[in-house]
Amino acid sequence: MNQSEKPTLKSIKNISRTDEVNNAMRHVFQDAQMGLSGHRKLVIVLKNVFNKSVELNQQEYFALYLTRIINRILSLKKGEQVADRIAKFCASFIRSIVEDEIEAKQNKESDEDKEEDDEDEENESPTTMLITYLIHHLLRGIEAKDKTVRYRVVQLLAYLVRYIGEIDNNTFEALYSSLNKRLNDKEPIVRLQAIVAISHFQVFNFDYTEEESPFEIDITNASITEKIIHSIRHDESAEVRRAALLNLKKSQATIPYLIERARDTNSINRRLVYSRISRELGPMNNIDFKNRELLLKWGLNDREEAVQAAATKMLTTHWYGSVKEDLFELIENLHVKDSDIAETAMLIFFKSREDKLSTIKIDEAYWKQLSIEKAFLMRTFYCYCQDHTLLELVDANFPEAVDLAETLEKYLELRTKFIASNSENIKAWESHNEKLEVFKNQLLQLENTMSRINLETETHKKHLDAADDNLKFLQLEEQVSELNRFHEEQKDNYVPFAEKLQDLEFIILQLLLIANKFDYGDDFGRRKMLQVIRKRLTEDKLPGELASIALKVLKRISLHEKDFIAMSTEIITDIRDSYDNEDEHFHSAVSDFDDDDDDEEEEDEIEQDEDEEAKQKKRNEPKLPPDDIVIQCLTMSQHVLELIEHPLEDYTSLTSIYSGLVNYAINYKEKATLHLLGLKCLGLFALIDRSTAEDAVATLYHSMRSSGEQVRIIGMKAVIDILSIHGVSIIGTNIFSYARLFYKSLTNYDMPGLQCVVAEGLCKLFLTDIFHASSTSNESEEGDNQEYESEKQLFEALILTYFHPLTSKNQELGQILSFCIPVYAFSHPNHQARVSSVSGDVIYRLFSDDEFTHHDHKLSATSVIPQLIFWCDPNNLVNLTQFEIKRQTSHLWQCVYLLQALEQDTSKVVKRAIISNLSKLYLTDKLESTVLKGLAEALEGTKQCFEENATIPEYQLDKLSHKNLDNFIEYVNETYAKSVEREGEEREKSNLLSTNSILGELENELDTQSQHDKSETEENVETNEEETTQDTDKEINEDISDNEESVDVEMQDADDPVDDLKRQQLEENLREIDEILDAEDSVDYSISMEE
Amino acid sequence: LPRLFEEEPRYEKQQEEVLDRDLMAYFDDRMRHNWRGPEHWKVTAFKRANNIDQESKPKADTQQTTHEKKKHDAVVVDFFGDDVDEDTLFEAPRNPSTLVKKENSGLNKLPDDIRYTSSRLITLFTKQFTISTYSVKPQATLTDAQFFGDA
DNA sequence: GATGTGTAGCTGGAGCCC
DNA sequence: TGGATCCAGCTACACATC
Repeated sequence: MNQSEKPTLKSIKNISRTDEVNNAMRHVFQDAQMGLSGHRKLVIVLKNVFNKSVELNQQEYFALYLTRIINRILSLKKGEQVADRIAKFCASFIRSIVEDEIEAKQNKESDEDKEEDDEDEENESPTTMLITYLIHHLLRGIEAKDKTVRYRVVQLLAYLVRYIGEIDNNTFEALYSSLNKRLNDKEPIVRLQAIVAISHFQVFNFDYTEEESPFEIDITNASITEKIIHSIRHDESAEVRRAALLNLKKSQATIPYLIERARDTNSINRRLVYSRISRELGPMNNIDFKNRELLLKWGLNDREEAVQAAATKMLTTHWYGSVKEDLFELIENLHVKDSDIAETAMLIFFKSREDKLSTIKIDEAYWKQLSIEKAFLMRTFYCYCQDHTLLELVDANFPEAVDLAETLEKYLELRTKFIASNSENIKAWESHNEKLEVFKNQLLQLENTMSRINLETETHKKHLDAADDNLKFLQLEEQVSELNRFHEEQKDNYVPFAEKLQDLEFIILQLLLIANKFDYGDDFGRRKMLQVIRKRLTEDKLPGELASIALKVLKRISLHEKDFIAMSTEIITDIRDSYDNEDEHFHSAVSDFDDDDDDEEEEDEIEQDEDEEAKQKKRNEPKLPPDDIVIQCLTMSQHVLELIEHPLEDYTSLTSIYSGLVNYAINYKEKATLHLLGLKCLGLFALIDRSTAEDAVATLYHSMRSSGEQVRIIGMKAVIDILSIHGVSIIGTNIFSYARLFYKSLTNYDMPGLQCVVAEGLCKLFLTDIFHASSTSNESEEGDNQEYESEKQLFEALILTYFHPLTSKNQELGQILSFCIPVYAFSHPNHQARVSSVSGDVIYRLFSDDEFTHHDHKLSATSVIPQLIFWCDPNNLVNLTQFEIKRQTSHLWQCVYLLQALEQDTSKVVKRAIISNLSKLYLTDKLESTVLKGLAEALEGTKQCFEENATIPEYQLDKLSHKNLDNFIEYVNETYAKSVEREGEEREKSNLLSTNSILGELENELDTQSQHDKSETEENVETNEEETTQDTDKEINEDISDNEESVDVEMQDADDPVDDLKRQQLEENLREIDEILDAEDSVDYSISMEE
Repeated sequence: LPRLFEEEPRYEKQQEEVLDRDLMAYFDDRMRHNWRGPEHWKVTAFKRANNIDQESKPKADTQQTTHEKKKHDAVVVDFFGDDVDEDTLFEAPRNPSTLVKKENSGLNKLPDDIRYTSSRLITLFTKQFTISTYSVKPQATLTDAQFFGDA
């Protein structure tokens, strides 16, 4: 046989020398690399060669040649088809000889039954010898320098480990520990193959509880699973985690880790959980409720449509199928009473299985005997039909209004009776609840005290010993465990009762939700419903959620808002009156508080007299109504106020009751529920009445300053809502104090919840132009400017908070700002201009101010700058035509501010990042040539600045940055030239011949104008009233952040509509650019340019 | 949607809604990604904003050449050639620790998603009530390109 | 000077759908 | 099978570190 002859089964028979074996093998592999289709035949050929070598007792040569052949593919990179085919071919070959051996053994065993047993058990078979040889060979390369070699080695091992049943323990141990090490390989492709290889060991049995382990290292099934679980969770490569996800054994023990991947950062992995893993896990009942709930919550809400679709399919096809398409069983498994996602799941089910809608039948028998599942199906089905105007289905399935009202009444009555017959349990619950209240009170007081201590420490720089309070916290912890014991202790009595009560209330809730969407075509039904709701709201002491929905129903069926208010007032009065007989004081107490109103109004100064407060409390003490009644009334009031849409006019009944209750509650700072409810109602009340609002903001301001996070959150929400409704004028001249409060709250990383509220709130105020609506206010010029400065600093603080290193610890805050900032920027050119105006300061401070730079995990300039640029990109603006977009100046102005940051003492990294991002600025030849010229000149100035400072390392640019800067300058120059040309053409076309003379006049005028007002975009032309000088700016420029004075390089937006002073505007702009850049050396930057 | 064809922006009086329905849907869609905060922000629709290297490349041509290249590049191993030197192939790195990745303690999980929406942005905190805008300015609407393009 | 790290822009592969 | 999409790896370069 020579090299050119391919081996045939016949020719193999004639092989007698090892070089012939070698030659035959080379031929086989030469062919095997070409494609998978010939592998079956080639395996047979190779097997024959192998058997021949065994026959010649030269099997070790066969093994040697095989390893030499394999060596040739070990350096072929991932994705190289040839290598993959050879690896697969090797696997097929090994599998084939292993199978042959097993078969031979079985035949032998059956023969042995007849004859005596042989002795060759001890001897290694040729197959095992080959596999062992191969493994040892490959293990030599498992720690090779070349990552491709390691990859191919582990890949081959991953194929081989499926057939290694017979190898000796030492070899296995070496293999196992080597593969284990590769789980931590630097290269993801190696780790991935290691996972695949190790996964095969899961099917082996390493149970050595009875006998001694033959291995010196720890090899158990548990340790193998543990390693895969470690990779599924901690490996940073998505593909490695994917391999672990797909290969981890599916069992009850591993389910939590599989489910956890439904939140993997990689969307393919998330999708796989729903499309493949969930199927492998079998019927939905194999997964416990908690994990099912997580799967649905994550999947149905996923940001990626593909993941959502896979989750929907899992629910509507796989899970639905696993309960034999029984909708009630599906709902039962959703545990609707305790589920947060069941409703969404149901609505998605209806939407994607519209074919099943017609099979839902709700008849009289159905809704007369409701279970929680039936009630839930009925309600969600009703809502779905209503929302999708499937009126035929509504008509076919749902009762008349009067029947609905009667059913509702029936269940409400059932609830009342059930409670009445379980008075012991109710008592137990009430006493538990009282303890809970006491606990809440202590917690709130402690929180407030701590906050006050912090405030005092900060303001007076005193160090106060907080040890006492820490002790109190410890005591509270003990109470928590005591409170938690309640459910344990009441396992037999209260818990079953509570569950049954919850079931009933859940059914009632569903009925109320239907009633809230119901079409009350017939007046008889409407009146019946009205009667039921009014009666039950008054008499039944409904829990919060039921009361809230019931009031919504009441509003829906009332004639108009006034009617609704009258009815709810009456209900609340009745609740109060029902206790009049028991406690005469209550009524008079409320009257008293009415009288106190005047005192209250006088008290809106910053310093509240503590003694006076205490005295007042004392005065009220003996007339105390039971707290639970006041709380019930207040809760109802809160829900009513939440539903009122129109400003309060002459609803005096409302005023007398609510202001009494509210003031009463607010004064009880030591009673948590009461106090917090009072504050909420105060805020809500202020929304419908301006004069209440004026007092309320002051009260809320004081409460916030002296309290902990709970109170501050409620107060902040209320204040921001009040500003949203009544405008900034509601806080009068006090804007600075409030701005300071907002700023302090926004930057208080010890109160993450409060940060979120204030960040969101400020975004609302900016978006709606409630902040920065200064041009329409009637304040004095100075007041205007202070307002303007405060708002500007707040705005900059918002942007800085988004980028702040600590914000990564407050996920919610990051998410809120991720949404709100771009929406703000893209919603109006003025907004975009505002963002561009703070860009320079933001960059400077983020990368030079110690406040931001001393943290770990801070953002790089290369990630911050593109975001700022993206926010200011005119292409992202809504509301504009293409032509208008091309004429937007936001990027041009941003460019000026970026150049400014470039020329400052920023680091080299920052400078490079700025330069490399200049190409992303959207500057077109539709911009006025004058501004483009200004920019071109500014760029020349920048270039010059770099030349002048060439000796300073920070200003020594690398080649690429030089090129980028030059390219950008060239681009701006070209754009300028095109713009000049375009304007020339336009002038020719235009018959407005007087343009030049107007310009001339304006130029003269410009010289006499004051030097510091700036304006933005063609739409906004500054008026003379808004002019301010630099000096005035500085005088009134107090800094809300306690930092040094802020730099005043700022464009000022004006909201006046377009007029024909465009030319003036442009001249202004041009001058601005010069000024800003000239000013760099002389202006005293607030953002302290520490040397 | 007649609004799309109006040339002039509409100037609204005080107390108008901040964002209309279409716009809310548009923003909710656009903000679908980039919800995780600054460290995970990525440019998406940036290409359109980049006006400098806007010369459209002859795509078909380059595609064909890469396609051909791919086909021609197919490696064939010569199993009859000289044997590979095993010492070179299996050469160990000078510093074995370079093969080991640094331990990662993170869980590679997305944070809880608060699913912020534009409707929340224009609603009061304490009750279901839409905030109105205070300024006199054109009400925000979609541009034609946004509507027909990525919207 | 060798080596490792970080960045930008490009490209090709993986997983999916039709 | 092809198309669209996303992601990760590759390359080139600058710079830090040993």
